[in-house]
Amino acid sequence: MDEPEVEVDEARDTLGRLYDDPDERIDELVEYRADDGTVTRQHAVFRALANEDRLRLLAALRHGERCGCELMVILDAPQSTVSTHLRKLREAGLVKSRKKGRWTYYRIADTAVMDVLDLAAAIREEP
Amino acid sequence: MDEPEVEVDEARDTLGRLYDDPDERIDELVEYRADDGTVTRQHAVFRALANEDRLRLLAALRHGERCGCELMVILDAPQSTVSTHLRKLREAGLVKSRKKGRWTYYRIADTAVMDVLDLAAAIREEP
DNA sequence: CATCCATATCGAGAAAGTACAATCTGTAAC
DNA sequence: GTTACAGATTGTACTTTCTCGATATGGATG
Repeated sequence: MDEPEVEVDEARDTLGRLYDDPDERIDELVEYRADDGTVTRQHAVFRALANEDRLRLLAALRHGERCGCELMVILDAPQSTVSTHLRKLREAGLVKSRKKGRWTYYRIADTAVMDVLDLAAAIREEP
Repeated sequence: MDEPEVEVDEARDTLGRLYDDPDERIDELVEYRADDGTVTRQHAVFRALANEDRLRLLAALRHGERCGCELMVILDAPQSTVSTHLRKLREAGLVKSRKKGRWTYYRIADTAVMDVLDLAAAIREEP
């Protein structure tokens, strides 16, 4: 296991003025590095949520299951655009879909999704 | 108050095959459109969270307040890169900062931020 | 099996976001 | 006030994401 040390070296002299033993402190900080799997999963979720159209789709789906053509009305966007957004939401695990005949119905996959949306809306912008 | 109707018109004939009165249904769907302020706030938060480096910074800050030079070690990235990420997190209201002498210390702004991170990590990817 | 139709996918130009060297700013110590 | 230094900002090349027309796919119906 090799650790990249290029930028860490740049910071070492700065830490040397803050702490008696910079190397020990660096080892400690490296312990604080996040688990890769967790970061990857969070990143996938937040990337899917970082789009106003997709947030509007999720808001609409809180009222219950909807088919694609209904969601076109919600977004007032062309079919290919809506379909692409829904695919991203599905791939991120935020919505599930079921096919019935020619129609595809979408729904929110998990109540955790609504909780994330509510919490995000509650975080106040920096004044 | 004028409603854009370009794409809605494209969907009307489809809805006409699903419902007896497509226009009434469209009005109902338009009611489901999300509040603009809420979407804007969620979007700002999720945009700030949709980056692996910034997620790693937040993960490190869960262990407590850290100064910029310590966070360079966490990310193993140059100072300007780390500073830019921290600015975006601060502007989104996810972290707060305080200056002490030449150092700036960062901390997570609200426990809601940690809740959002935990919930996102718990959402399972589509199998 | 031909046709219609809801949805999915593809491809290319446009827009948004990112990385980082260079530079600027404000504080502290001399 | 000069120097040193932590951090912020800026400019620009680079990467990713978005949009949406065109086209493909697959179920339903005659």
